[in-house]
Amino acid sequence: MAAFRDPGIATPLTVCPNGQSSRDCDRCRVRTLSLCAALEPDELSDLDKLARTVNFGGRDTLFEQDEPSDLVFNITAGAVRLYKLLPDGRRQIVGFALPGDFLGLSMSEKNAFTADALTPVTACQFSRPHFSDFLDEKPHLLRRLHSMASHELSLAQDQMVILGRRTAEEKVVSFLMGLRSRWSRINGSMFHVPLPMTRQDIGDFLGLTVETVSRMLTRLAREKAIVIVPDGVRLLDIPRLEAIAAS
Amino acid sequence: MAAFRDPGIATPLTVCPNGQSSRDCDRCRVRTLSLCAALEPDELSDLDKLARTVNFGGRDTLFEQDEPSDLVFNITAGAVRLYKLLPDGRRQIVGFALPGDFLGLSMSEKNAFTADALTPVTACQFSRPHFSDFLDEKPHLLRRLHSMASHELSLAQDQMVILGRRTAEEKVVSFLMGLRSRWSRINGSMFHVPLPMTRQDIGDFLGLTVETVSRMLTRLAREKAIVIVPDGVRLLDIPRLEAIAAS
DNA sequence: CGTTGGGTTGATCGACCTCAATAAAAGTGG
DNA sequence: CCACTTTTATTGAGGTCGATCAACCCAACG
Repeated sequence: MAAFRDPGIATPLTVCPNGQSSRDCDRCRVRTLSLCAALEPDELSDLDKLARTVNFGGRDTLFEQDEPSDLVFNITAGAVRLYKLLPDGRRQIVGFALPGDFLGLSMSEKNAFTADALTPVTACQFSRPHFSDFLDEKPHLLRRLHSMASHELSLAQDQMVILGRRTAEEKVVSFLMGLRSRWSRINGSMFHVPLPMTRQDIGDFLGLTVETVSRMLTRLAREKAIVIVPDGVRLLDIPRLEAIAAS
Repeated sequence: MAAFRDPGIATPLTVCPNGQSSRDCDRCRVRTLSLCAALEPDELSDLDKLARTVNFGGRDTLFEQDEPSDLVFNITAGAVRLYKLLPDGRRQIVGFALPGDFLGLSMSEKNAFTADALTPVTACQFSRPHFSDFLDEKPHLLRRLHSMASHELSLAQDQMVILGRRTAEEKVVSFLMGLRSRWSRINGSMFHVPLPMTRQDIGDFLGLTVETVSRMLTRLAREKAIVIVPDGVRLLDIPRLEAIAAS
């Protein structure tokens, strides 16, 4: 996982502002993928004035379940895991946020889940009230936000199918294929799938144990459908993987 | 389930308009729960002009997965099941729509799931383009829609926890408690939980088989936590049920 | 009536979990 | 740089929860 952990960028446990110095929307590699794509240049610069570039080190918490949600984030680099905990410690990961993803769609008072960094993360941070005011002035930004929320809802429903009706092998393959299509929007690569999360995280996302995830991955590797590489997997037999994922 | 199936109101398989005659927003029992609550009286009457009251008989299809989504619905009576099918026939129910619920939050070209009536259903139906145009003129309606979508997303994430990390008993109890709180907003009753869906439907919602659902319900009944009544259950030992659902 | 769809119950099976050991990798401090 | 600990991943053996398979009940209905 060396590629994802850079101690040089590690930060304190809470928000660590880097100042406005390092942000430049024009050069932002995920601008066209993110919420900002809905904005005209002048609007973008208005929104930019509200933003603050923040960095998080691996394992840092962006925000915590049940706490007041007074910040929203647009992730520009790194990966974030989003999860809910049951009182007895069982954990369900409800999603992974990648560059271009927006955290704070929910419009509710309290955070529905905890978000913490899997790798060093860079994000544009907004105060929710300021962001909300800005939203009031830009109906098309609200439409874009709503369409992103709809998309999230659709992904959540797909995940419900995976959790409720798929076998362990299908779960793992669907996960890899889903992540592949998300990464390919970001870095274009079609075969290498970075896995910044642990096997435990994958298990907690798919409703499986670590051991089962590991067994399925090694089986897929033994059958030459994938190769396990440092920090991820390489997909070899895409047709076969698609067949498993589609069932 | 006799109470839910009234052959007298059964309709053809597709949309069966009853005309505007039977709609009266002022007397609508779910207006304050639904999307319409965001509107001023004059706006409501504008929206009303776009609406068409439609009735469906039990088992009728409102719309089908992967087909163009050119209609949206506001359910005013009855219950609807929303599900996705895998190619091999496995089914995942992603939700049940009750009076006050809005179908068509998704803003995508194709329906993400099939919706069919569990009981005779009445709904306000809108053409999506007309509804979308109306939305453009009323930003606060869009905000309301977005907040409903956020709520749906939150429910979907809760369901992910249930599907991924809960035992069969916890699943069934969480389901009953969740349905109870939704029904209580509609009809205020606190102990009787109508179950317009079959055991199979409950299983397909919770990622269980019919047999397991049946066994869990009879076990809860044997332990005097619930009573199974025609068309639903009556909750007896609420503290115990809450303890199971919370874990 | 016989039929059909839904529900319950029992016996058996198996996919995945649990527990345990080991290995490999990454951080820590000298 | 090397010892040391901690975290993560893999692999095996055995156990269990829920699935599967099968029988049966019951109400609705033509």
